[in-house]
Formats: sequence, structure tokens, C-alpha cells
Amino acid sequence: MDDSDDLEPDNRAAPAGAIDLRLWVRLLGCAKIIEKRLRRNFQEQFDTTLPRFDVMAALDRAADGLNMGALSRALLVSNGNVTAIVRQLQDQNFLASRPDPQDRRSAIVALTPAGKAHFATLASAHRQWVADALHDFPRDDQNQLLMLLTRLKASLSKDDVS
Amino acid sequence: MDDSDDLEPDNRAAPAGAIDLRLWVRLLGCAKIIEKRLRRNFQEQFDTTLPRFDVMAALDRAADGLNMGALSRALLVSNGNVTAIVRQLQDQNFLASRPDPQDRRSAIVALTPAGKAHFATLASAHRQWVADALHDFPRDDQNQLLMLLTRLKASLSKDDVS
DNA sequence: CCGATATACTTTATGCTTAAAGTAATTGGA
DNA sequence: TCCAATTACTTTAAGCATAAAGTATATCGG
Repeated sequence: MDDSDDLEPDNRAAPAGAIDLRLWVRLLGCAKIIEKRLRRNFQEQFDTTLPRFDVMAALDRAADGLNMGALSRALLVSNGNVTAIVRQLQDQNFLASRPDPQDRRSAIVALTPAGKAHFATLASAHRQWVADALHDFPRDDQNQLLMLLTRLKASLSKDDVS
Repeated sequence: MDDSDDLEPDNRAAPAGAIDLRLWVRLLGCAKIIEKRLRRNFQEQFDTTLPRFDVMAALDRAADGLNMGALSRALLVSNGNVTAIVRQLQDQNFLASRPDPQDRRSAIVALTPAGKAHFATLASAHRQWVADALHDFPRDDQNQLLMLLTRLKASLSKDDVS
């Protein structure tokens, strides 16, 4: 593996922003490693993708369905992006779209029964993969990391440029 | 912003793997928010991309240059991916490629003087953007988060499936 | 020396992602 | 009422990402 960013032992003489930079590099690195495994697992075991899972997960939480705007905001992806992913899931009959009676520009998308069943299988496997990835990371550290990341997310939302 | 994953207050009755899942969702969410800002900044202010910056950063750390394999391993991206990015940077004269005298299959890629100069500008802006993103996150939390992420990365490397 | 295998890299096919332009429906002001 | 601005969504162009197949070189056993 790549250990090149585990060097630089002296934090004291670091220039302004160096801690931030190391923090960011480490955060992104961890996310990429786990994401890579999940993506490979989704592909190999279910012939699907992480983005498709994300869409189904968002819809599974919304009993009455969501329109495209709400979906793209929930997933932090662009508006046009959701269009293609939703179409594929529709073609597989995992999603159904009904027109919004209030606003004919908008359609409300929801999981079909087949979609709900399929998502339950995917979610169970996904949960296990994440648990496997974090298996060697101590429980105490997990709780502390979760707390810190929650604070980080809150601090990021303050000056939200999105 | 989306607060849907800040609910579920009782951790005790959570099923196995629920903490892991929340930790992973939070980790990915933070990474995506920051990455999005950086990508937009690179595009708007320098008409370039984060992957191109990553390639230049890897080469800036390697005084004697790197071949494609070392580059893709350092960046955690696939082999074929680096090809296109390197070609673009070569077309802009930020990178130069010389044949490896030991192995004619391989070429060694390095920053040109123009590339070094350009990278210095990019890196300075990048450092500032990251510092801005983390501006509201307390210094103590930063240090603790860095420590935990370093541990997490180490624990991920143990059972490395890559 | 020579053929089989391995390695380094590129190409191809497919899919995600964005920004920007385009379409259609809604809303609000004259 | 009617038309201008806004909103919801789709399409398009360009770029990043992967896996898998293809090309060229290197290495190793005989």
C-alpha cells in the first residue's frame, strides 16, 4: 500500500494549513478505499452500482416517493445525473414514476414492490460489507470518529456554498 | 441541507452494523462536500480538475518522476485512467515523458519547469480552500480526527483486497 | 536461443458526474 | 388576460472511473 503520507513527523513547525491538508488527504483516502470495495462488491455480486443503490436507499426512506429535485438534493448529485440512473432502475422495474397531480412538470418516483424486495437484499449485503471494512477498527474509536465527523459535517454546513 | 441521517437517537438498540453504517455515511458525506467545493474551485479559478491536480501533486513529490504504474498506485486509480490525464497534461506542456532506459515498455513521467510553476500556484490555492473548508472546525477536533483517521486507514490496510 | 509467461501500458466499452443549454409547465405582475 | 420570469426536468458535451481486451517488451525455463 501507499504509505507516502504517513511521514512528516513534526507537526509543530508546520506552515498554516498543513494540518488541514493532512486531515483532508486522510479523510479522502479512507473514503476512497471503502468506496472502492463497495463498488466492486456491488458489481461482482449484484451486477449493479453504488449510485443505483444510493437512489434506491433514498427512495426506501421516503414512503411516498420523491421527485427528481428532492432526489438529487438528498444524494448531493447534480440534477441531470439522476435522470439516467432513474431511467435504468425504471427499465428494471425497480422504480415507478407517477405524475405529480399538483405540478405537471414534476413526476414522483417510488420503489415498486420488486424494488423494495431487491433493495432489502442489497442493503443487507451493503451493511455487511461496511461492517467487514470496519472490523479491525476498535468500537471506541468508531464512536469517537462518528462524533467528530458529525461535528465536522455541522461545521461544513455553516458556510455552505452549494 | 439534508439532515435525514441525523436522526435515530438511540444507539443502544441498534442492530449489528448500524454504527458502522452511520460512520460510513458520515465519512462519505463529509468527503463529498469538500471534494465538491474543491472541484468547483479548480474549474472556475484555474480551468482544471482535481484528478489533474492529483497527478501533478504525486509528481511534485517525486523529484525523478514516476512511471505510469507507480502513478496509478499512488493515486488509487486504475491503470488505464492515468493514461488520458497524463496525455492532457503533456499537451499543456506541464509534463514530460522520457523512456525508461532499463525497460522500454515503461516511460518515466515528470513535471516540466512550467509544470512545477503551475503546480505551485495550484497547490497554494488548494491549501487555502481546504483551510477555508475546515475553518469552523476546532483545532482540537482537527487533531483528534486526524489521529482517528490515521488509525482507520491503518486498520483498512490490514485486510486489503485491492 | 526460443517459446511461454509475465509485466507495463494503451485502448475500448460502459457508466457516473458536472455544467450548460434546451423544453415544458407554473407563477406572478402589468 | 397575457407575457415574462421562474422552476422542474432532460439532453448534451466533456471528463473521470473501471474492467477487460489488446500491444509491446521483458523474463525465465528448457
